[in-house]
Amino acid sequence: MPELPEVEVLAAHLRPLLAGKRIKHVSVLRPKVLGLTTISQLKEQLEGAVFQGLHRRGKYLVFTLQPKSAGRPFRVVGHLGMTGRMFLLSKIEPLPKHTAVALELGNERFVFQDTRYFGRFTLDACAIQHLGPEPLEESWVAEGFRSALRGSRQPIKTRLLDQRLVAGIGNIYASEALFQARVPPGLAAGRLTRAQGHRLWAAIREVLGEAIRAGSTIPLNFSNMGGTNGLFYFGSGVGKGTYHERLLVYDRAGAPCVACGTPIKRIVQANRSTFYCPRCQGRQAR
DNA sequence: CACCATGTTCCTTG
DNA sequence: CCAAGGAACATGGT
Repeated sequence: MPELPEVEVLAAHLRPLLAGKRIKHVSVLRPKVLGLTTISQLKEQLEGAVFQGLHRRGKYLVFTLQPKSAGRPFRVVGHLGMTGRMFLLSKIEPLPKHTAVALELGNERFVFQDTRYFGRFTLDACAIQHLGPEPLEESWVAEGFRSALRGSRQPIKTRLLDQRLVAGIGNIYASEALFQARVPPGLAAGRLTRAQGHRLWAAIREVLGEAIRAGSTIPLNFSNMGGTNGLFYFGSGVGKGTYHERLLVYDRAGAPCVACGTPIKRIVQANRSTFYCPRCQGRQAR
């Protein structure tokens, strides 16, 4: 499941598995995920290239590769969309349903699978150019966050999903951070008090950081699950219990608030579900 | 059949 | 021009 923490854990998992491996062959089963890149461009660049590094930027994965015939390293940008997964499979296993791209690496193959095909695997790095600051970097300070909110009449929950404000927050952690900060999701972004703004800033770091720690402690085993690994795929798979139990408000409409027992409410903002505690995150809540 | 789903982008409206 | 809202994308689960 792909918000910042899940992408971070995936990057850490894949990095050592890919480092130093040479791509023998590229199969594109769904050209749509290449975005502006053509199949021949991808094959030309990747076939013969060697994986060097991998890092995360917002919800994007950035692969660094060494070209086949010398030259400067180049990058491939990946995004999991809503349902994307990336893992290594033994070459004898069949490609899973909805495989978008597969890279032959010798005995194994790297698979990008994406049921809904909203994800990306592309040479076009344009998307990451417009991202806002990384919430877990030291340079992301409360003052900067609060000033970026100034003047906005958009609900704060909706504002948090704008990747230019802060990179990496998605629909789940937006609700979680607002709950932790005790900020009403419908409050206009520019109208948060100084204290609310500061609490939200701190809650974002806390919630994302905690999710990374939780994800990092769970053993990842992608190779023997037939491509149905669901560790971070919300609502299914091995990690479901663990994952869902960590969420205090998301997808818990009607359940008692862990802090006060009031039933959690679900509302719709900008066409997406928001979950919150009407008491803890109410107007007069402190 | 209806509605819901972790994300991004495009189009329309005000 | 800008901000905000809604729909589209594609597939599957309930």
